[in-house]
Amino acid sequence: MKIDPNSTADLSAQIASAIRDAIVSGELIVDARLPSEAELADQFQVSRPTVREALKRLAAQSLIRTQRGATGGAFVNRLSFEEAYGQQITTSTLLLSMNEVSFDVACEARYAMERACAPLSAKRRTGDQLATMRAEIHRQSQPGLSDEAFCASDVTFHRALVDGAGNPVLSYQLAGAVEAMQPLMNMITFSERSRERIVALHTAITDALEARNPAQIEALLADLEAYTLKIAHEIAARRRAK
Amino acid sequence: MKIDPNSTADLSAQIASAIRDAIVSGELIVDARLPSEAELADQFQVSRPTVREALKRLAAQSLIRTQRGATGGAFVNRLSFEEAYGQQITTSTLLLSMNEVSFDVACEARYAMERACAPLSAKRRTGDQLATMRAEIHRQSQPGLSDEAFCASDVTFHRALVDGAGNPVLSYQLAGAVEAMQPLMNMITFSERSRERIVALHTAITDALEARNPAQIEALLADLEAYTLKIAHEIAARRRAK
DNA sequence: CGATTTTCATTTGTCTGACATTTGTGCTTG
DNA sequence: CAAGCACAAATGTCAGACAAATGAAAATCG
Repeated sequence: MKIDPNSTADLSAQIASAIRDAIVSGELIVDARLPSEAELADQFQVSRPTVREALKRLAAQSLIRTQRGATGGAFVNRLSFEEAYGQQITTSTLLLSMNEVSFDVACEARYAMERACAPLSAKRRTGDQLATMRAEIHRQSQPGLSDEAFCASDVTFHRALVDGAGNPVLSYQLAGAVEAMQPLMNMITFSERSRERIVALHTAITDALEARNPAQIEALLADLEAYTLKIAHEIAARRRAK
Repeated sequence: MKIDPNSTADLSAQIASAIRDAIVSGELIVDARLPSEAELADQFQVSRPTVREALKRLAAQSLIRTQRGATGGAFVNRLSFEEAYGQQITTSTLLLSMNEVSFDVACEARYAMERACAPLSAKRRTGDQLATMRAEIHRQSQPGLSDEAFCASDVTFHRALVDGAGNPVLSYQLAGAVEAMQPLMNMITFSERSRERIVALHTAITDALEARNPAQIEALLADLEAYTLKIAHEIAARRRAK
């Protein structure tokens, strides 16, 4: 691990990059202990605060974890699916909120990916996942439910559908789409949409999943997408009219 | 922005979290300038190195950028699709390499998502994208091409297919899948696969895309998936036999 | 007066040295 | 032998200082 003395970039960024490369390349394996901060400082010929800034950068990406005490130090972290989900959701949320992504584009991407799960979910869905979905549908039918709770239930429903595919990589990839976009969509459309209609579609989707009918699931998801789009366009049109 | 004095977590992590929340919630908007490090240190009642560690954590997630000099400081960064791609790829690569994800699972997820692009790509693909794909196919047909170059060309080919959907959100979501998993798959299967067969499938996919035939694209992607899986299983079986 | 140069204040980047806190280890002692 | 204690090592935090970059204001010159 070496850094380029001629680079103008921050030393802490260079050091972080060097260590990251060592991890990605496999030079540092999972649970390996990095040299102590003092040793790293000596090795890179910088001060300890600079090394610490580099380590914090890596910690922010869940690449390392630190432990205090005698046998402590910085260790290469096994990036869990849970941690990766979290980062994925944060990044996706910010990406959407900062880039004026049109509703149509976000909606299209989200449903395209969700439909990709349909064949797998139809094949592998468990009773647990069906039960979760039916429970959420029941909650969504309660008259007194707040908009926030309805939205949260909606997210849980769709995640159960995605998890039904039984593929953790796919679930990870979709976490960003469902958890980041669904609230965004709900925020825009919650005032106008018909809960009855959504509950009806959710019920039909669950039935199709129970019957292991992938084509039906895909068609119903397309219906849900079309309905969501229609509501959003109506709201946009009304806003323009004013 | 406040931190909990009773928390046992690192101060720099708490401060980073507080600022991150302010950004995500919209309290700090894009290009807004954060208080100077000295002011933040004063505000949170911590030292400047601690504040700096917090800021480096945020910088590692591309949430802020810093600038030196009189009018410098830390600014809320507009998270670009490019930056998000990069993070997505790093995270996906590590997730796959550290979690003993089976080849089958990764392969299934990757092709499921890519097939999700097929209908949109068939509708919107441009001449440029077709040209890119044909150029890559031509490169892949060169006899003297190294395995690394063939793999890189393969990635470019599939990215052009994905970008053909004309949906940046979808492209972003798939960046992790294609750029992280494709090299992994190539690394495993490159020794046994038939380049002729892959080139033939790529050609057929490009033809189907030119003809705007989504079902055909999906079927051919399924063929490619099946072929990749078959090779991987053969290699695994041979390894077991030894 | 206008253009150029100089100075200067502000801010981040880095260093030094120190102390606090945590935690495993091994020694001491009952 | 076991409980407790001192110690060492490592991270977490702090204070103060200087270096370097950079834009703005002031001074200078044609």
